Amino acid sequence: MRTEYQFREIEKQWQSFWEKNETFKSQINKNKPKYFVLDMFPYPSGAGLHVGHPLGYIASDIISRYKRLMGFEVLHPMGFDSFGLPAEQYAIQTGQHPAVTTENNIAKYIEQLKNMGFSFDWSREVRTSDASYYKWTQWIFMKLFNSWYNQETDKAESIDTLTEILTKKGSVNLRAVCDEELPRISADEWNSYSEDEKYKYILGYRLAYLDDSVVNWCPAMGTVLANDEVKDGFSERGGYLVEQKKMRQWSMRITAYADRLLTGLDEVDWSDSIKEQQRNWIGKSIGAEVTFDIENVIDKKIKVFTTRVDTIYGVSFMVLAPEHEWVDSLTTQEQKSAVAEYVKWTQSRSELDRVSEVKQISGVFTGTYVTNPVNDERVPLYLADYVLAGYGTGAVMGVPSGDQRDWNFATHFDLPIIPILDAQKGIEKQADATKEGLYINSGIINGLSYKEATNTLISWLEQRGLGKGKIQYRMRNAVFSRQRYWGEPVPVYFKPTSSGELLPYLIDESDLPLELPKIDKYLPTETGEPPLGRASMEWKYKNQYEYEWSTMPGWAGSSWYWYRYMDSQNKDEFASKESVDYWKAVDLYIGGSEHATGHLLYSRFWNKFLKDLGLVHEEEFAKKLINQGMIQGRSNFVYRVKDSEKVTFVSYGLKEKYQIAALHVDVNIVENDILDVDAFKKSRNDVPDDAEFILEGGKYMCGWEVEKMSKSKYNVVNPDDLISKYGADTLRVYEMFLGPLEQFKPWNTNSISGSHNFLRKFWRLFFDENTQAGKLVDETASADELRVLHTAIRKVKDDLDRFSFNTVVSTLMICVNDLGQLKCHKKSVLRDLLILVSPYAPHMAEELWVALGELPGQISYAKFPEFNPAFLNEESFKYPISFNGKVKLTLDFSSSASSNEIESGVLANEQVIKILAGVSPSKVIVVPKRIVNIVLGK
RNA sequence: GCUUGGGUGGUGGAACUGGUAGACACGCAGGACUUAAAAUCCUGUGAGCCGUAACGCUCGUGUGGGUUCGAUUCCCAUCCCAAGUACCA
Repeated sequence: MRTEYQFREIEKQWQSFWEKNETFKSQINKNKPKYFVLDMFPYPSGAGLHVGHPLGYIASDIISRYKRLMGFEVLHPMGFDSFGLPAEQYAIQTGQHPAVTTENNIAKYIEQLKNMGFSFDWSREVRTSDASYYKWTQWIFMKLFNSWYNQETDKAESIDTLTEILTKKGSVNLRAVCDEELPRISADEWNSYSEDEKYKYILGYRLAYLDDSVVNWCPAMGTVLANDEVKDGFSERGGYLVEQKKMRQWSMRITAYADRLLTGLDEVDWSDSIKEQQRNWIGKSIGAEVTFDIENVIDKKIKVFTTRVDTIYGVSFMVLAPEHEWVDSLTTQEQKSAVAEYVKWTQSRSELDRVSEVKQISGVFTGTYVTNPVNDERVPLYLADYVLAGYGTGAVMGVPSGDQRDWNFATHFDLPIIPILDAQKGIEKQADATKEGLYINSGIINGLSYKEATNTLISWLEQRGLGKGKIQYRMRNAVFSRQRYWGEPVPVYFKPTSSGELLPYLIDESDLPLELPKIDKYLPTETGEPPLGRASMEWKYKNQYEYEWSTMPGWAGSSWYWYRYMDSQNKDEFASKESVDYWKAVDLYIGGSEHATGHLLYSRFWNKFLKDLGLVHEEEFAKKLINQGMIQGRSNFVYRVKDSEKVTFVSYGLKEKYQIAALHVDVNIVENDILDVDAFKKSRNDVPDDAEFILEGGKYMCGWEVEKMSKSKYNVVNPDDLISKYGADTLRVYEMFLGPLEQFKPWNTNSISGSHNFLRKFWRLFFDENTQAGKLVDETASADELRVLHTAIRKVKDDLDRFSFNTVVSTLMICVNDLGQLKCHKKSVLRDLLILVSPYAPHMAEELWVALGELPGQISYAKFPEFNPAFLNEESFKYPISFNGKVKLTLDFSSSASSNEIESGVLANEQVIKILAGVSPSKVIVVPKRIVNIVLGK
């Protein structure tokens, strides 16, 4: 047993103890309630972990350990989201197989994670790039391919139920989510179809489907990207230009779940900001679709979507997106050249121009008129790039009096601005989007209010087949193909129909997993096909059919991984029924907020799908989500004096007197903003030995600034360095002590000594630091000691229950300080306190646990001490006595004293009488166990 | 522009349903121990004022109002910072 706090040996020893004894292995235990604590698993990058990464893991580990102490069977696993771009790019450069890079990086991650003393059940580790894992990702894909969304039952169903319906009733009245251009057919038509025709028709209903869609194509990376991977027209990773391109791609019909994804947000305990981001992403708009006739055109009608159908009498123009497919056919002869020029101009503008350009009004008249269905007014048809082809119908009705963009457009092109509500004001200066007042100039809705008008119009339009109420979503179906190598192969092959058309078929389930083939290079083929095309000579299904060459996107493997943790070794199922029945879903999920509209949305989608299939229990996969705030870098600077003969640096506080240039300096040679001058000289070639340093108070003080943590700013702090200097326990305590978990904060190593001192102080309650003698005694605890202990027990429990990790540390510090004051070395007190400390400093806790004479390793499953209010000594309360809200003194009163007793007691007090100086108070307010306020005057 | 957070000492932060603002920690200053240093321990530390001192007074949670016996907390307005998002009809 150690009597000195040699943290490195202690930590190493217990880490291997835990590993050897599988201390944190969890299993289905029906005698205990379960608790599933999940971290967002990392992508194992080559750079390893920096000090910001473990923040969330520390928090989740503390909760895991706390829940074990509370008697829960805790599932706390870790794994790796190991398919991804960096490994592939490295492969392109070096030829090394991404699997090798990935393997190496994972090994490094595991070592770093184990070094932190996390209580992961490593036997459940998953890696999305392992065939044994992605077999089930592919399996879920197959389920999606074999399912359609029945809006009648509001869930996904097997394709079999669809064929049954088609055979009996056709699709005329079918309420299903499907391709928009898919024709409605009768049962007779369906039954007259050939097998190939039937198969092809059904492709339009599958939840995983092939489609020619406009996608975000990134030429630099040679792949398509999902909407959430594109930011302002550039790829999120790499920052390459992204363009719109029509391509045949796999997609996921996530829009089928739009409404459930929206309503489900109400039942999860996630931050408002994440929920709001998802709501905006889904972008539900309730409105109406209205059909406009086109003058002199019979075979086409223009549909618009509007959220303000009530403003339809104010329409003075109509606008089509320049990319709209009818642009050519709807342009008159006279306008042909003007329109062509405008379309060309909009196309020529790169995404960059579109984004950076100040909003300016542009557009062109097509020469064509449409007819407003409510009043048969002739309305000119324009093109303008403020209308987006990808949203709604790609056409908009222009109501200048009620919409600012329409107003701008109308003013620019000198189109009429028709007032429609008597409450609209100043519409000659700007649009007024009010819904107040009564309608004017508005035919059948004149004199009605907003609500009445909307309903009246929609039913009027519906009766005449001119429109209908409609709900529009901003969210698009999710493109699921990536033209990359390092991802899950799509378990699909292509077989020609009798007419020679290639249709996609699933491979046989028994052929799963469909493993990644070996290829010579990780680049697209010479003909521009995805890298997997390089394997096409020998890589064929049943030696004859071409496989799908694109792979799945990064989010595929991460959209269901929490289920695999439940039963990670299972070869026959994605997870056994028994394990899903027991663990059900995630109780606490901790991770960054950057996944708000990516991973977190897709995961909810897949989870709902799996629930529809009856494979899982919960509609939402994570009840509680905490987003840990990003840890920013804190850079240090030195100030070089310009134009000095010798190389000279001036300390921060004196820099104003000189012409200086600020230079980043490695934060690892700076402590409390004091520069280690010798280390600085050594670390830089451009600083000669005789360089001069102008000091203040004998020290060189550095300046500082908050920036992103990055190598180029010399502000990266490696957890391994801190662990070797202070120990993992100190680092864990310190990261939690830094502030609220969810807050963004700069990393600052300055005050880590405080956390280290706290642990050492705690250690000294057990051992004398100088003599190494044990201090523990068996005496019974005093009332004071019990009061101190139980104050801490209550606060630690309360704070952990509301995930207030930083205040727990303060509480523990106060408790240790107080027990130190009381010179308490009593085993019974320290044993309870040790359990409170153990989630934060598990290694030290194990070591001291043994010192108490307990069994090694048992503290992880000890019982969290029970709070006993009797020890809190609440017979009396110190009342602050305030005068008009200003506290002047405190007085002790018995806890059982009534308000009246307290009031008379206060007024009889000498000091109070003195302060009152003869003035009688107008009122005395006594708040039991809080405060007394004496009101003067008024 | 919109959405969601946030603004408290020299610094990180605390104050849970309105009830002693600044817990805890860093830093700083002073002291004890020591030949010395480290370590440890003790004291002080929001700003200003009065005074020899004890004591006491005033101001103070971005800013300006309001509600209240009482506001960091609730309401209105306004400024600033961060994140997300946008010609979404």
